[in-house]
Amino acid sequence: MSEKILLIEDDIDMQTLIVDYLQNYDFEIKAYANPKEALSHLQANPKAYKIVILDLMLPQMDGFDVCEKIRSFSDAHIIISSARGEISDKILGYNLGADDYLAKPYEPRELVLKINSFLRRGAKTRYKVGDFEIDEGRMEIFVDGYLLELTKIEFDILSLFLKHPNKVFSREVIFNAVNAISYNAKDRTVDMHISNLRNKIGDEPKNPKYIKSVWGVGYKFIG
Amino acid sequence: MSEKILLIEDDIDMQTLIVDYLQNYDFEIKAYANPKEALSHLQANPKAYKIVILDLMLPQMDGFDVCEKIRSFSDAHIIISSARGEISDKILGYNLGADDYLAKPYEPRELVLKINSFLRRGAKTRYKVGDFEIDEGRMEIFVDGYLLELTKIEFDILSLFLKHPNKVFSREVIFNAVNAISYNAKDRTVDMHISNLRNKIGDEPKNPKYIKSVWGVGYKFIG
DNA sequence: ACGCTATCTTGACAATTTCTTTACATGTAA
DNA sequence: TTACATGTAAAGAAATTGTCAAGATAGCGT
Repeated sequence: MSEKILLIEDDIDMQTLIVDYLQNYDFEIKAYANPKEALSHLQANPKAYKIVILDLMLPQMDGFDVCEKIRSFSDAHIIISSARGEISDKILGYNLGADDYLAKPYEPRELVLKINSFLRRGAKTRYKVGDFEIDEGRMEIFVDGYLLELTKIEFDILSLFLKHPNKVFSREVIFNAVNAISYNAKDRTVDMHISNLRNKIGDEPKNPKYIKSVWGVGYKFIG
Repeated sequence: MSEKILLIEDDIDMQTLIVDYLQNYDFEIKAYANPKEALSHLQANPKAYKIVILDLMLPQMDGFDVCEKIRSFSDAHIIISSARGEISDKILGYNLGADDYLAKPYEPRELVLKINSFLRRGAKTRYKVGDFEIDEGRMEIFVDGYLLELTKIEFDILSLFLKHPNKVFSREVIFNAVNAISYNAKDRTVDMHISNLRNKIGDEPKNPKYIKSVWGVGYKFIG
């Protein structure tokens, strides 16, 4: 299952570079040098792309207008690429509806990271799951309206659970989802984080309301 | 709905060029070669123009005086155009209340970009966020009415925060929003800027009123 | 171009917070 | 019962942050 991506970039070298690179990562990428063509293609297939990579400095059309135009009929995740100076002054300052940005020159690797990070977390930034409410932008999670004071790893684990209610996660999967280092079967680290998390959300291991131990396997969030 | 623009430019060729070009973009433009006439027209219709394009090199009157005069009775967005490389002119222009600057010779297209970019973000160039008040045109930020003496980077970081209250920013995002060099995880640069910023706005890291550290991630502005 | 100055970056260290491991009690399945 | 899993307190290890001070850079006037 490869993800479709639309690239709008007038510099042909840059275009080729990005297309080649992304294809290695199993993305299906369609590139346009001309923003008008890109726009009409996107308008004809509004649901085809979840991700648009847009170069701001286009000769034929103001990149800001392109961005606004896309936003007017599409929910696609827009990643803007542009020279550094442009970014602080304009993209971040004005509310264009762009979702992410990359300052040129950048490593293609960085682009892959952004794309994966978007695909991983999905589009929504704030939503409810049962008694919980999570705001990813603010990195905050509430239970019954009360803000939890979580560490980064606790936040990541609870996010993982909230995104996949009732799914059983092994300790290894949890550990890897949260930490870059590889998991070692003897570790009790995950157990400790779960224990601390249970304390903070007010859950009893024996009679769990939220986080249930799955004997011999791992944990799951009851949703 | 076309936007009205006032142009003050004594070079008639240039004037014609700009008027013709801007009319293609559906702006309604009134041009004066004589700044005194322009001023009295503007004073008679202070609310008629949201944008003034002012050539600095006027024979009849010093462009800086014109700029100050306009600012004294109008909130119009002033775009100064002037010979290239006159950096001191540029700085002086900003201090006088000019909001933007274009170095001659410039492409008419650049002018359209500036105008559209201004119109897009709204006429509001000065606004409040909590105890703070930011004036983007003048690059000034006030806390409780007191003007902060910020460096450029400090201004950029605080602007970023004020535009996105409560949003957690990683050091990388902050750094890239502000600086041309690519971020390196070992850098403590952002921390230093935050530290200095906290000193200037009177904030304690341990008990923050404004800038809160998000452990393992970055910082956020409490709004 | 030159040096002067303000600003930015980097290295170092202590203070702090979080993460991991250890150790042992308790619980579960066969 | 036995063998192994889980819960968690507490100790130890590791990572992050705050900031001073020194070094590097960039911007300015001359």
